[in-house]
This record gives sequence, structure tokens and C-alpha cells, in this order.
Amino acid sequence: MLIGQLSKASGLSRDTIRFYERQGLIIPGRGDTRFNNYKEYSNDILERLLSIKRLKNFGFTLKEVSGLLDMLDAQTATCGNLSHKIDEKVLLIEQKISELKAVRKQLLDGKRGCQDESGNLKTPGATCPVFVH
Amino acid sequence: MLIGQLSKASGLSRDTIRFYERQGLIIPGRGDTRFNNYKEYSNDILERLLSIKRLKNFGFTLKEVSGLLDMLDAQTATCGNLSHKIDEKVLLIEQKISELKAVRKQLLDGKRGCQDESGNLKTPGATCPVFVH
DNA sequence: GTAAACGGTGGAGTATAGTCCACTGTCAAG
DNA sequence: CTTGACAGTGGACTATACTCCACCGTTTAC
Repeated sequence: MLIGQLSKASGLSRDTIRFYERQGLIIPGRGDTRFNNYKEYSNDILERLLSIKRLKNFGFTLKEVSGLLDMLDAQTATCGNLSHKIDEKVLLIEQKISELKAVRKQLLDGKRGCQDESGNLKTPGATCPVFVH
Repeated sequence: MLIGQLSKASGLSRDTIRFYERQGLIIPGRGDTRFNNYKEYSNDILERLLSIKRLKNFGFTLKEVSGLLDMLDAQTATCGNLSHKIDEKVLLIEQKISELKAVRKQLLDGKRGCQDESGNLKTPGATCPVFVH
């Protein structure tokens, strides 16, 4: 298929697809019967783009995605090889979750400094304690 | 104090401080007794930098921090004015936490496709299901 | 008196992930 | 046969938050 079709099918813009191409994440075919310099994208490439989308949603960077796709190409993207990468990612995610929870607590604690026991603003005109270290 | 002192006291690099200066987040004094073109940083500026650090840790962007500092300058950085901004931030953080949890689930579900009931790798050589959409 | 350490400025570069633009060539419809 | 939609290329630009660089002047220590 041509890039317009691919764009619709994948949900990625042409520019994004071309960007991925420049990054070497996908490599389209060329030539075909036509002599018009248009690129031909196979169904495999569509699959590949969908994998990229999925992996990106998992928080993998394009660089990491690139490495994973390389494994796919080398047919080493196996459960055995990937499960620890998944574990790493999960750990990272859990760290982020903890950090976010800590930040939320700090924000709410700061805000609590604004409130009296019943949750009303104590002194609406006072400088908010979120500034204070 | 001069920038070196400020850097040590705040824990921010000179470059970062100068960057904040260019962004207008802090405005040092000039001149003083000396005619040497060195900038003089007051204790207030140190406090300000520490506030910036704190707010950044809360996930506010520099742009947002800038707005908050403007309120501080206008003495409108009050509990009354800020508490809803804090609420917004907290909401955002909670959204992020939910998203991260969803991703973690997806990753673990994908990995589960690699394992048998006792958690061992089913077929270590099979393409890992995290690629599959 | 000279060298190191510190101060100043303006500007470029980094990373990430696109997004947009100008300019050109090709294909299909009316 | 021309117009619009689509294809190609290279390069510039966006945002965020720095970080580094060259090049210069000043201060301090020996």
C-alpha cells in the first residue's frame, strides 16, 4: 500500500511514518511495477507500526522500541529474552507511581496548611505553604 | 552573594541559575559598591530558587512556576488563589498514576502470555506477546 | 606578576518525538 | 488539459529544561 493508506490503517500521520522511516524503524520497499518513485508499504510494515504504537504506549522510548524491533528482526524477541525487560519496565513504572504518590502527598500536605480542621480555608490571604521548603 | 555561593546554597548549577535568569524567574541586583559587573544575589533570591526547586518537584513546569512566582510577587499567591491549582495538579497526578497502573497491567498481562500456570516460561523461544496488538 | 578561580555574555547543542514547510513530481477525474 | 489529491525530498521549527562553549574581564593566592 502507499503511505496514505498506511497512515489511515495505522492511525499515524504521514509525517510520523516518515519520521520513523528516517529513524530506520521501518524500511519500505521501492520500485514495484511502477516507476514513479512511490514507496510500497507491506502489511508487515503496518503490523510493525502497530507494534511501535503499542510499545510506545508502554512507555518505551523510540530508541528502546528500535532495540526491541531489532530483536524481532533477529527472531530473538522471545519471551525468554524479553521478560526481564518487561520486569525492568514494570519496576520503573512502579517507581514512578511511588514518586507521584509522594508528590501528591506533599501537595496535599501543603494545601492542608491552608485549611482548618473542618477543611475550610484558614486564612485565604496568607501565602500558600506550597512555596515553603 | 555572588553566583558561586548561590549555586552551592541552592544546589543548582550556575548555568541553571543563569538560565532561570534569562527566563526572568529571578532578577539579580547589580552594581553595589563594586564596579566589576558582578551580579549580587540576595537571600530572597535564594529563597526564590528553593521555591522553584520545590515547585518543579511538584511537577509544575517552569512556565507554571513562573506564573506562581508572579502571584507571589503580586502577593496573590494565597491559599485561596492556589488551592484549586493544587487540586488540578493533584488530579493530573492521579490520572498519571491510573495510566501507569493500566500500563503495568498490560505489560504484566503480556508477560503472563509467556508463562504457564506456575509462572515458568511456557515457550521461551516464542515471540513475546507484548508485540501483539 | 602571573596563574587559577571566578565572574560576565551570547550563542550553540542535547534529548525526545514529532510537526510543518517549500518545492517538486505523479496520478486520476472531469 | 488542467486541477486537486497524493507522493517525494531536505531542512527548519516546536517544546522543555537545561548544558556547554568560546571568549572575555576580574579577583585572589602565591
